[in-house]
Amino acid sequence: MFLEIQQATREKFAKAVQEIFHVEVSEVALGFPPSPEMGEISITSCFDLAKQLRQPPRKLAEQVAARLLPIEGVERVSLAGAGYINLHLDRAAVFSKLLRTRATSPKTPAPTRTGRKTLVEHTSINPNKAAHIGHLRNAVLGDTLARLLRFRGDEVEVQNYIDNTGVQVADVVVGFAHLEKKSLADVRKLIEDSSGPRFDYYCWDLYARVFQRYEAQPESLSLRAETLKAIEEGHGILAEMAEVISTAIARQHLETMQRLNIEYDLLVQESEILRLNFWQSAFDLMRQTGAIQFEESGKNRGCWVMALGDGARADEKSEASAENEDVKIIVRSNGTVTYVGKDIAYHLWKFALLGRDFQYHRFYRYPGGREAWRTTVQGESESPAFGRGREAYAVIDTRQSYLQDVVRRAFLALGYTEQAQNLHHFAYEVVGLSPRCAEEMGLELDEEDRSRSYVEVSGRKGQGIKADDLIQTLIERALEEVQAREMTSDLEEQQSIARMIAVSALRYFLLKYTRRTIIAFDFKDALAFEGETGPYLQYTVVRALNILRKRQEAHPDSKPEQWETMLSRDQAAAMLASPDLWELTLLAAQLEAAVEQTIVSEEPATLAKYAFRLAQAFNNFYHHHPVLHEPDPVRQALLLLLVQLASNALHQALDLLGIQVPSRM
RNA sequence: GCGCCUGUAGCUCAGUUGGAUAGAGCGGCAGACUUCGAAUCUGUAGGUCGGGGGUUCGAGUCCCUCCAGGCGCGCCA
Repeated sequence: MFLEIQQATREKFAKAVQEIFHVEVSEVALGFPPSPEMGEISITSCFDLAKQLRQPPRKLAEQVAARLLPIEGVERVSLAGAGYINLHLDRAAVFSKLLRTRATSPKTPAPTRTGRKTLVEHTSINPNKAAHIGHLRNAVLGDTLARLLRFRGDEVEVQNYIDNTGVQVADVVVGFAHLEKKSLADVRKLIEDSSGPRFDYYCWDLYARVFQRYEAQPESLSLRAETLKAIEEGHGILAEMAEVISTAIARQHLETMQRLNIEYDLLVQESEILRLNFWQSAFDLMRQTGAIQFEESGKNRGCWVMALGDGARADEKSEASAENEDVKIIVRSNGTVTYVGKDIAYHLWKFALLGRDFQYHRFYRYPGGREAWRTTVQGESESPAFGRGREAYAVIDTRQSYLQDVVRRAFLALGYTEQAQNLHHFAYEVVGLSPRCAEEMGLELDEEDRSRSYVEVSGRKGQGIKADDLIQTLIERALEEVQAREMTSDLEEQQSIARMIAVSALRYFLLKYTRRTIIAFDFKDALAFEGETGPYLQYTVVRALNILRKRQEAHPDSKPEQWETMLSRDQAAAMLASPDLWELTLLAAQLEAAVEQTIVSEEPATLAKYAFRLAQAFNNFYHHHPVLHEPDPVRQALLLLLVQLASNALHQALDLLGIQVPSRM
């Protein structure tokens, strides 16, 4: 609702300026006045126009403001300061429009923008050991992004890249085959034996032991090289072992993420990128267009390299700068392709620019009915049409910004300018441990470490917090809280509520920080259920729904549709003049605007903050207005409708954050 | 050496892309439960937005410089 008014305002402003001054306005800058009494939307573009037209901004604002209305939902305009135009909304109109547009129960609408398919790649964990908190941040960010795009109307496909032929898998194979002298059958048994330790946890420790061996006996690194070669070539017992291990662990990662309400459409495996010769097509393209060059001499002799210069023509460069030209090796002198080369091929495939395609088979089935598919060489005949995106987001931590930029530059060098613009590196910072937390986990810190705001974890040393351990701890803590409140004696229901609360606490914790903020993980913060947390948001919706439920119980024949008919426009307007009632209405109306803002800024924390502000406004309202005890039936009707609007908006926002609402808490 | 990021209240962080009086949570202090269940709410204290210079009607936000910290720059993935 609010978003529509903003859009209409932009259009009317641009039109008015065009008619009066014959000037095109490309971007109309909107903001928010300091308080609702001064209006709900402000236009600041007159300051920019003033420069262009050499006239005082206030004078321009007067002329434009006179021509702005009518705008649906806007009652009047006012001028403020040196040249602000403020719009005052028609509160009763906004309220009643909102009642018609906001469905009674939150649902994600079906895709409406046909031909606009958006790919979201996230999670992409090496399939060689259990997932940790850093992986959770990636997955939660990516999943939330996918939900937001879907809400906007995009057709969204979620991909999870599985590097099943890489060095990290090879290291675990080295562990099983050489350190533990295990056979393939032994490994299979370890995977299938549910009475033993979890397989991904077992590999977590084994991986650390392999690195101890590498350090103690550097000559053992040759085992890694041999194993990696065997896996890449795809035959022999070591390759088979790698396949069995990576498949088992990929499946466990899907289970872990499922606990956090995260699902995937497709697992793209590096093995298929190799077996189906994706690189050959990418290589041909890049060679033909001159995006890569063969180095005849110098330190990179025998390699195919890509120039990373700023695009300046060769004849403009001095000899010295040509000498030190920044290049990235794409194909090594031994003919093998580097990591980034494979990534370029994968990304070309995402946009259907490669001229090759995968085959697929079903891999994992979710309770809701969705299926995750996996790439293969010989697949099932009736698989969905994967890939072929118009836009693609890749959720990858910020340390890989350089390599993601190489991929983007490769697109530009190939002439795919539009696709390069539609390629989004959704970069986020890592998750470390707070020094206190690190010491609790048994890490030894020196004085310097203790003074840092966070400590980096090392998978090679087996350090870090495993995702499922954290989830389990959260569920236990939540269960204590649930039981302390004695809301139900049914243990199964208690556990179900505790799970929802735990997931909510975790997801909100990972989403409330902006992407560029390094999260220093600490149990105290992550286990918090009060203040700016997921459980606070859930509790707010539960409170709202309790009011509606109790009302229903006391008046079984009273329907929400009747509430609206009890209320005249003037009565609604009079009551919405009250600042707290209006603030809540306004926030509820801003859901779509908050989503749009979140997508444009690529910052999920924006939506998290919006949800929190909405919850705060509702709790404030809750405290000041005892809805069920309201004696005036007309006033009560408005309050009830407001409870419904606010809880729907908040429920919807929580849905986008991947947070469920329990029936009680 | 080159490139990117960060520095805002005691702590952890927001700050709507240059707008009006810099906000929130936690922690501190003082209050509100026989209530639509307090996982809540109200009030209060707390700021040289790292330092300096600049751009302009206007700077936490843009530019320059310095200081402090982080990350990246491999024929690893």
